[in-house]
Amino acid sequence: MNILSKYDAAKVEDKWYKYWLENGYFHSEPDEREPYTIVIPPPNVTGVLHMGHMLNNTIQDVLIRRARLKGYNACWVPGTDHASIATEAKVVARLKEKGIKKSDLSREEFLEKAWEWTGEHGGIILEQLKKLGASCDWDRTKFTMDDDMSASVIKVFVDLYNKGLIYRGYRMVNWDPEARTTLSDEEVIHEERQGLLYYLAYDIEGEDEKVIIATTRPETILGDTAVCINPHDERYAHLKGKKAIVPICNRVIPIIEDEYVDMEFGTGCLKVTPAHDVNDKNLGDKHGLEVVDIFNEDASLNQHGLHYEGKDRFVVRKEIARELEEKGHLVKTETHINKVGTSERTKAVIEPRLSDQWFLRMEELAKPALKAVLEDEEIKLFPKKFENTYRHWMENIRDWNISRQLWWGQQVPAYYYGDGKEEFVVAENEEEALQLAREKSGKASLSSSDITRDPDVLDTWFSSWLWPMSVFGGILEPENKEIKYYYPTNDLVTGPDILFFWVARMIMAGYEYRNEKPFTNVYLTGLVRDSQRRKMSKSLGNSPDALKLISDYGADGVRVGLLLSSAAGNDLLFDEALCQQGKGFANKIWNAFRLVKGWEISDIPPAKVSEVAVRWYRSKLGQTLAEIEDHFAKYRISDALMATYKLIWDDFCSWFLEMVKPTYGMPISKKTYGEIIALFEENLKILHPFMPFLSEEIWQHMENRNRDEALVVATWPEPVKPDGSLLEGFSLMTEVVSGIRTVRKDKNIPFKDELELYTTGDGSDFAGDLDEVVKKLGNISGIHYDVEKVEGSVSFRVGASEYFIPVTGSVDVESEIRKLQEELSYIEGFLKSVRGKLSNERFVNNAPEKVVAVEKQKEADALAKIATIKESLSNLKNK
RNA sequence: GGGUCAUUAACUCAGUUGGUUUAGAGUGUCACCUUGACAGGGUGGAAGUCACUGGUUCGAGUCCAGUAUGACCCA
Repeated sequence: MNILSKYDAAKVEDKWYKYWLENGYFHSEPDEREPYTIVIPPPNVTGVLHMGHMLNNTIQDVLIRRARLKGYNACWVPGTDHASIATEAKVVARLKEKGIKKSDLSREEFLEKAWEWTGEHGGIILEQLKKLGASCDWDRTKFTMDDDMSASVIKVFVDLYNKGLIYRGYRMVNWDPEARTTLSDEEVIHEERQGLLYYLAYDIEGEDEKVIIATTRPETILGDTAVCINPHDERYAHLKGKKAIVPICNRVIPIIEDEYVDMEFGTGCLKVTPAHDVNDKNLGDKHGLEVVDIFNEDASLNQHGLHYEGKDRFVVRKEIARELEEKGHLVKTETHINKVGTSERTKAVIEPRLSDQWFLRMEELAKPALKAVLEDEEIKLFPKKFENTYRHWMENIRDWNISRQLWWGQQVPAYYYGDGKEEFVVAENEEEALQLAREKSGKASLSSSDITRDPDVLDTWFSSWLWPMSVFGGILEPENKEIKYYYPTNDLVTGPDILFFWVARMIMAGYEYRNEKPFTNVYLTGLVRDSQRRKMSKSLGNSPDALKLISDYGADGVRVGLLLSSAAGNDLLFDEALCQQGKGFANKIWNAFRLVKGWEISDIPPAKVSEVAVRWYRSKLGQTLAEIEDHFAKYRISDALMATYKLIWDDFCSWFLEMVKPTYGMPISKKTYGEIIALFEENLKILHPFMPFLSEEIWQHMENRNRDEALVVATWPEPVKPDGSLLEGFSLMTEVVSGIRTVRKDKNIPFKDELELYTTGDGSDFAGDLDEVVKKLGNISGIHYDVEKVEGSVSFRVGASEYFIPVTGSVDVESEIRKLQEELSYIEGFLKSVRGKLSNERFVNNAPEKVVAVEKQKEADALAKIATIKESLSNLKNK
């Protein structure tokens, strides 16, 4: 067989993915095995794969593939969400290009366009996940706007309304003037912006005096309905009970007093605009102020804006500042940095706005969710540090604004039969609504034309908070066998940025609807940043093209690259060099396979070296497997990968294969060969979750396998109890081999020249046949034990023994002495620190016996070592 | 403004209830190697006042307090 010396990922990846799909390895049905379930955090249906998705889904795939190998009934449910605002914004933009305004279309026509868009772009991201190797059960793919998913949402809305948890309220909400919808608090991003602080003079009614207020938003003065001072502020005491006059519109407004006013900020005198600021709204409610809303829904000014009517708020800010200056009301301006709320989706500056919205009461829902994470630990967050953030949010939770002034999404199932505030009903469909409306209104004559459905849709998160249940039909049919089998799911992998948006709400929904947690472990990944620590974003253009990375480094290479430095919850500084490392690793393993595959097999007895090598590697594998198990249990995925990396590269390739490698041109024992292949197979199983394609490719090359024997459905290695003394002896042995290599290097002795090795040891440091390994890897012709010293040799120490290698020609006495002296001073320093402890009475009296014993042992070892070094030194100096 | 978390080698990070050689890994770096699986390789080296200042302790990278810097969350 001719195997290429370079591993070509592109050639094999599509082939194996297709094979896995054809054989349905990823599909899961309930059976008698224990389930292991993950639901994907649904990406935006029209989105494309970015680095965050790659990281996130690689981790999920690692977990699910490992579970599959461990014999669980592994089920990873994929899907997408409808991303209400983002998708609607894209559809609106696309219509605009064609010269069509949203308002020109009926709701039905618009939705048709939105579905068209979804059809064109939907699922692209899922295809990209396949390139990454994601082993999702594609037969279960879900979309939050699927009929059954929407029905679940509506059912839950009606249920929560009937329980009194959903209510309609006239509140200050975050208004996105670009998308013309409200946003939840979590969708508002606060950014620091440089702005101006305007100092404005308001006349006092009936006085010559003026009062100066400071504001960042001069355009809102037209909505002012009071001026507020702090009752303890003596500077303004004389203004109490008087009235001020708003410039330009000349509205006469009261001067009120409230301790809310910060005397230090600005002039200590505040203008109050209840329609456009949440704090001002509170003040307004408290003091019974008038509310004057000056904005249209696109944040242009309405009739209260007088001659500014129809102009945008930011245009008006400039123009009104000029007018105020001309009229002598602008005292001065100062530069000022303030936090501005912006829309996560459209980036537009948020306008606080009063309107009728639907809200979900959170207080009761939050209680079991708080308890599950912080008290009962039924749900664990990895890393744990996020529990503080979780607690803070859950304890200060506010009602959730769930309505959006959009069309793309589930329409609020509320029906109005009159203009009164309470003249509506909530029902799953129109017939029921009509029935309820007749009852509630007492008008039996009401017909379907008398009721109107609320035009708003529900927040996308109001769909996705049900995700772990609704994907299994758990809302519509709570007793179906799928939900009973797969729920609660095992792990959830997501970013900390949606801990509240999504994770916390899923927990609430889980307890509300199943009285059970939705998942046990939540793994929070870090954000992917570039090497300068900037977030990856489209606008910066610093996000690499995911598919190009896969084609450059192979999916396996990219997976390894992403995982190598992504400890849970720590941001990942993405560097393509890491993918290169992954690709290099793939190539290394590939070549290890080429080596083994190239050997001629013969029915000869195994070499002694090979026998000890096999015994050692079995132990090493057992030891490393336990470490890997521990890392996975703690969700330390990158550590688990690094342990695997070192096992294969260092232990398997650098040590094991070098030990068993037959002399050039010679055959290998059939028995040994079989053992090597078996161990190689164990490596591949451990490797498979991280590098599924490469591992399957080699696995299938090893022998002809039938469908049931694919690596993807193989069995995870049995834990082997490691032989501790063998591992310990081996580790001493490697130091000896290293010592020999160093001597060769220092003395320029080529590897092909055989050397003799002498030692003061008696050969008990590494028992068994490890001395055979020293001979092979050091090219040593013979080892001589129990010698005292050897003239004309170079020496090194391992443990308590000294080793000598006679060298022809002159030994550089000076440099030998220098080296020994360096070694000596290190050990003497060490001894000093140990003795420092031992001579401290309080240490000896207070420290545990065990610790003291260890220190005494250290002292003894150091003393023995010092003695041998000193002896060597005196030998050298006597020359 | 309030809160949370971080700060260990040039870079990215471990360091698991305070004691296991005067701190480890990967990458990078330096020197050498035209080796028969792999130069995407091999061998060997150098590199750290564990942010700073105090404190607790027989003993602190690890615990406590403060300072500085940074990140994130909330208002």
